[in-house]
Amino acid sequence: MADRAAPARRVPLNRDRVLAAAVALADEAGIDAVSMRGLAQHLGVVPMALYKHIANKDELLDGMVDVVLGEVGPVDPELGWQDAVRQRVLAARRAVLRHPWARPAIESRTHRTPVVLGYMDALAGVFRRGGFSVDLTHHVMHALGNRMWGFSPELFEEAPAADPPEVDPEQLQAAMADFGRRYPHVLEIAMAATGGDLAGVGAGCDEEFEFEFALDLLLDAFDRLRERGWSSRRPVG
Amino acid sequence: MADRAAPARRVPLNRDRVLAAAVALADEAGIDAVSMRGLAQHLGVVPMALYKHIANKDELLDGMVDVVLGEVGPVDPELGWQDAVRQRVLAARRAVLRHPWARPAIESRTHRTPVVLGYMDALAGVFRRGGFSVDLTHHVMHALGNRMWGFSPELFEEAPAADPPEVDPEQLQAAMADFGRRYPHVLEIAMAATGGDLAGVGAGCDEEFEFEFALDLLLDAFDRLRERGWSSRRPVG
DNA sequence: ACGGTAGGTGTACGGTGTACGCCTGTCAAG
DNA sequence: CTTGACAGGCGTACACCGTACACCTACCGT
Repeated sequence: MADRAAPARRVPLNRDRVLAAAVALADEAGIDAVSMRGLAQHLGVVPMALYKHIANKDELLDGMVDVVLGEVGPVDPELGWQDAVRQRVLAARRAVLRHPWARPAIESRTHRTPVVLGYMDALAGVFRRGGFSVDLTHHVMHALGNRMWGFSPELFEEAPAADPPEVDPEQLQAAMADFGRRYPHVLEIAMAATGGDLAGVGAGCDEEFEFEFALDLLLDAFDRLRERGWSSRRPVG
Repeated sequence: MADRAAPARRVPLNRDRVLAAAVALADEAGIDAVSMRGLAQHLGVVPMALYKHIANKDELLDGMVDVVLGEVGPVDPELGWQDAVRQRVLAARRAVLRHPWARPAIESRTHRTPVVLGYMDALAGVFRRGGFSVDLTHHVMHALGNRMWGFSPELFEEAPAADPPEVDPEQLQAAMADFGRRYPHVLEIAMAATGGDLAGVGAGCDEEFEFEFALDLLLDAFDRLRERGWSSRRPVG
């Protein structure tokens, strides 16, 4: 009798619960922990059970991206196109930053799920309502590129090498000099970005600033094209 | 004696030959074919032999990217900064396009090899010589993002699904109508891009055009910032 | 002549995604 | 009340992956 109550009528899995668990697992243990086996264990289930709800791992990843994109709120219809795009993209950015695994995941995806298409459609709609021609909207979306998901590629590494390996200052000095000889421009940029504190190199750049810098550069450029009624006069093919 | 001549004094492997073989293999059989085992077989050697020349698979990938980047010629010192950047980036683009696997490979890399650093340094140098401040050069490089490697992310899929699965026109009509209801803006863009020939959807956009469109948009924007002596007035940290 | 070493070998381990078949609890129709 | 379909979880198995570790062998400088 005790052992009849025990099984507790476990609620059956379904696609949404699988995806939610995958997202949670990735959040807390990194995307590498999201293997079919790992996820199954996380759910207290055998690996093959997942395949009853998800075709394969690729679809799992697609679904996870969809979940993140689902966290992006709707566009505020009150805003002008420029603010609307900005708001939406920055909202996407916040969602992506909440899930550190999302950036590489989105980049690696190749299938356009309905959620992804919906997101792109909504964004295109903002441009269209803002007076952009179909043509210009098209190219402008391309120009945004991955920035429309709220991120731009990392040019310089992020992680500051968690274990700074205790080198003697003289060696470091020499290495730095050598670096400066090879990559003078990279060095001066690094110096400027860290305020001369080269020990802090690897602390990285202000990603938020860089992102908005490029975004606004593009939005301004878009605006000029729109104003002058720009159109690509190439053969329609 | 015949069997003493037979072994033919096989030339020992070295790092460069391994990398060249890896690139060749990826070119002809796709990046997935480049496993340590696959590559070893391609070289007529046992998998573990590769580790005498390469630390691990990650370093192999880094090395392959370096090879591709090595195909990009030097900057023409005669050109103005705008043309120089354009030329260099488009040269990188040609190199990347010669090796279809290179784009995702570059995106996935996180380590900055000397070759990569050298490439970035040269590009930064072009901006500096063109009158860009260190500060502006920094942000401008970020704004270029992956475009500095000659590619922008694919927004719409490339492959037109090699096997068009013979559906009856009525179904297709209905599906199309449904698509248009869900994603009206995406649809109109697709219509415009293919000249109304929706059967050709998936043929993709003119990637070359999109790339140069965005590149020139950015270069022009950069130019305006440079002219007006733009500077980020944020705390130097 | 000889010892060190560079470079190729063989085996083995722990991981991956997933195909295929089975078993069981639920529920609707007879 | 019985029955049978079926949804959903289970177990086994396969092919493949990256790579640690020990070994063997042919060369080269001393």
